[in-house]
Amino acid sequence: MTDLTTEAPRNRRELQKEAKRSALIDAALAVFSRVGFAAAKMDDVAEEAGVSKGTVYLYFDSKEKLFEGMVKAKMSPMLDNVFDMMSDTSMSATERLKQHLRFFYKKILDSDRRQIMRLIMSEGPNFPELAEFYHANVLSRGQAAINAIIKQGVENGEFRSMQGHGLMQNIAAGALIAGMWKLVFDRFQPIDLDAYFETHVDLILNGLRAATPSD
Amino acid sequence: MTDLTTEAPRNRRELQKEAKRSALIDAALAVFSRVGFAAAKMDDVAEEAGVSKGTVYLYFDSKEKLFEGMVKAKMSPMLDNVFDMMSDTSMSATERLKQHLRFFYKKILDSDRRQIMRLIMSEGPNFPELAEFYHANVLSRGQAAINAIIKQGVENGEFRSMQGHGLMQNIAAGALIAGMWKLVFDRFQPIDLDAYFETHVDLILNGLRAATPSD
DNA sequence: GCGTTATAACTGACTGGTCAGTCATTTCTG
DNA sequence: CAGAAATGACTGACCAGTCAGTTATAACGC
Repeated sequence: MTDLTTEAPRNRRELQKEAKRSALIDAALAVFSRVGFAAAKMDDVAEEAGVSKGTVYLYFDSKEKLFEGMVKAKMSPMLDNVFDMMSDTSMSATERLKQHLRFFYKKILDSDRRQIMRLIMSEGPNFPELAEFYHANVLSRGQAAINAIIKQGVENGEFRSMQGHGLMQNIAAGALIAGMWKLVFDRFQPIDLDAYFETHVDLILNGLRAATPSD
Repeated sequence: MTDLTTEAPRNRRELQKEAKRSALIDAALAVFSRVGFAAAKMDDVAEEAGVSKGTVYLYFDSKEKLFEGMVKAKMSPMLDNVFDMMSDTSMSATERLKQHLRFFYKKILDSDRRQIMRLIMSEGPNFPELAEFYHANVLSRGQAAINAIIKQGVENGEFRSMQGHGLMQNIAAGALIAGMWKLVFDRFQPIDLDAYFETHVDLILNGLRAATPSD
């Protein structure tokens, strides 16, 4: 029962190392979310993770690398899920789109992952490599998924045909803005994500729907 | 013709002072846009404005005050315009909404003002006073304007009745995301604001439209 | 098991560079 | 020439990144 599997960490050391890396990533997200990249102090990240500053540099070469590593680590678990949902064509396009959006609200907006969204917007221009990663791995995939659903919907007759430039952005926009709002303006005018979600889906689906006199 | 009017600057000194203040504000916008608040250097703002650092402090007490002053100065000219457009009820609600959105695309998204939008999102949580100002002066007004249009449209029979929570955010979302996209992802996947605008308006108006069998 | 040694992981004081804000001096302008 | 405006060298605080020294864990010999 020793090293039949090469993937999993084997001894106490490796376990602790993995735990510490994950603690550092959580701490980094917390600190970067709180003050942004430039104002974040490595000392604070270290303290939040319960280690000394030197240790942070054993896991990440620099502040930039920590930031990039954190974003990638926090996003990776999402990526597979999206793929799974793309292929199921047994549902109606309407239902699929709704499910996609619901997934987005639950998994991203209603968790600390929405902070990452904001960080990408804030720091993206200064981290081209990260913006590209995000575009290639998150946005392109979302785009592909939504396009596939739209295509099915148009063929079905559920949706009218729109060859619109930026259709995906327009469909997802409401969700992104909800996340932003929660982070920036919620204290002045709170929004209820569930109710907001209903409005969003209602508006978008009606906007896409083919004219049906009987409805 | 000396001091009949108290508003306008009178002599060379006052004119220069005003010009310098405005140059500083432009410089501040440029530098903050480029690197964000924390990483911006007062020396760079001074250089960009063609003055020495000491001069910056003759006009603004601190970096924070410069930032806040810049945002307010850049936003103020917008605010009156919005009010003007609210009251004209001679057009159809559809037309009014379209015009409102067009105004937004032209005046905000397609100018350096979209940088301010991004700065509010990035720095808002660290500048509560500014977020509140923006909410009270920009968002609340936009919300009032859109609600008024929706109301007219529903009474007209142009729009179906939606009592949706977050309707305004959902209607404006597409435009905000377009601005963000241009700033962050345009180099990887450019968007054409005009074509995007068409999609946005099409989707939203159709989403709001009351069911009309004859259309 | 138990002591010994090797090595991996961790620490935190320190360094070098950076930058917001100041102020004594100089340069404009009425 | 008086006083307002502008300058830029300077200061003190701050912080990313380093590294000599310490501690924890594994490996080995018995």
